[in-house]
Amino acid sequence: MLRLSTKGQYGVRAMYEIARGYPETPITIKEISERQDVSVAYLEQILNRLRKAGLIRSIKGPGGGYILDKSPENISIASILNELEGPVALTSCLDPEGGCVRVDSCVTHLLWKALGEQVEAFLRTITLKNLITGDFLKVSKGQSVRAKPKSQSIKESKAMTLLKL
Amino acid sequence: MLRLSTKGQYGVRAMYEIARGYPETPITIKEISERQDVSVAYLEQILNRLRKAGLIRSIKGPGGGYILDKSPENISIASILNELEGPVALTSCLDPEGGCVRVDSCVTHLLWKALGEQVEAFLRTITLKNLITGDFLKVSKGQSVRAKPKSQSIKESKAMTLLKL
DNA sequence: GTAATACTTGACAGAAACAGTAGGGTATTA
DNA sequence: TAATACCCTACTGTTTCTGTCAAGTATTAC
Ligand code: FES
Ligand code: FES
Repeated sequence: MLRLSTKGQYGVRAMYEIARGYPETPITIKEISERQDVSVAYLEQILNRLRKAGLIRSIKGPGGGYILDKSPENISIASILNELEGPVALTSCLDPEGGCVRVDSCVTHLLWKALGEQVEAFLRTITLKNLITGDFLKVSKGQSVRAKPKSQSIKESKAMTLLKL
Repeated sequence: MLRLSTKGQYGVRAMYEIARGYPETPITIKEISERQDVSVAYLEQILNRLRKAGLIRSIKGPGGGYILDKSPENISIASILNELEGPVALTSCLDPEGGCVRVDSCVTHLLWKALGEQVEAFLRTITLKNLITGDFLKVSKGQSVRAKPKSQSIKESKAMTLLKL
């Protein structure tokens, strides 16, 4: 249950490759395709949406490719998935579009809502920077990653709590 | 993204109705159908699987219906969804069946795994009892629900942590 | 200016999962 | 024996997913 689409998965993996070239080196679709085993045509579709969302910038012609439009620590996994799969909505009743007449009397509505918000909050705390350094995993062992958390927009505390299994 | 199937949703809502009759009063599919706005035929399919899983028991003939096979506080939302949608597996690589050759070199594998485990852990802490009393929501406001947690199989502490948004 | 590189865009199609219906069968009670 | 209520399998239309394809535009190198 709760399967992530391949678009979302590939999107994150592609963004990881692009992030590795930040801030100078553009990376081509072809390179991403080879490193991550995803077809060029499919990646085109995915990266296009991420570009329109303002997460990456493209450079045409020889020597071109894609580069991040922000620094890796300011791009969360949530922002990538949001663009490719829409916001977390465990039920159609919770969908921005959907809506439901039973909401008020529904016993499960708040449950799905709470869970969805937790998931989204978690994904907002993990950034491409974390993916590159891999430090988000060590947090679960009780180690402090940074002495001074710099970015305020993305909090690490939540990830630390959640990963403390 | 991360949509729950209607089978899962209806299943939980049906179990809620059955739980309300615990431990004495059997409830018929027809009653559940009316209260929760789900067709009888579809509910038959859903409840059948839950019965085979040992979550509920059925009584045939007039005056019959369904009753819980355990007490409401010992039936978690996770156990219901597991039966109707299978275990949480954000990617096919994480599926008990699936498998993946890239696992070791994959940058995202552990991320999806960690998130999936968090979701499942959360769902294991919410029970039908919580759904009936609605107390699982108040926890987020820092109130203690029970002085002495009785059941050990299902811990409330995790839900308390997670809901503290 | 021409060729090669690389991104851009929209349409399309096969496959799989989902959501639900249909119809007949079995057990129990009154 | 009639009515109630669960049991079981199959099937089907719809939607979503997972890509592919083909043609186009912009940039660079020579
Ligand atoms: S059925 Fe729509 S909110 Fe529960
Ligand atoms: S691609 Fe299978 S584990 Fe990441």
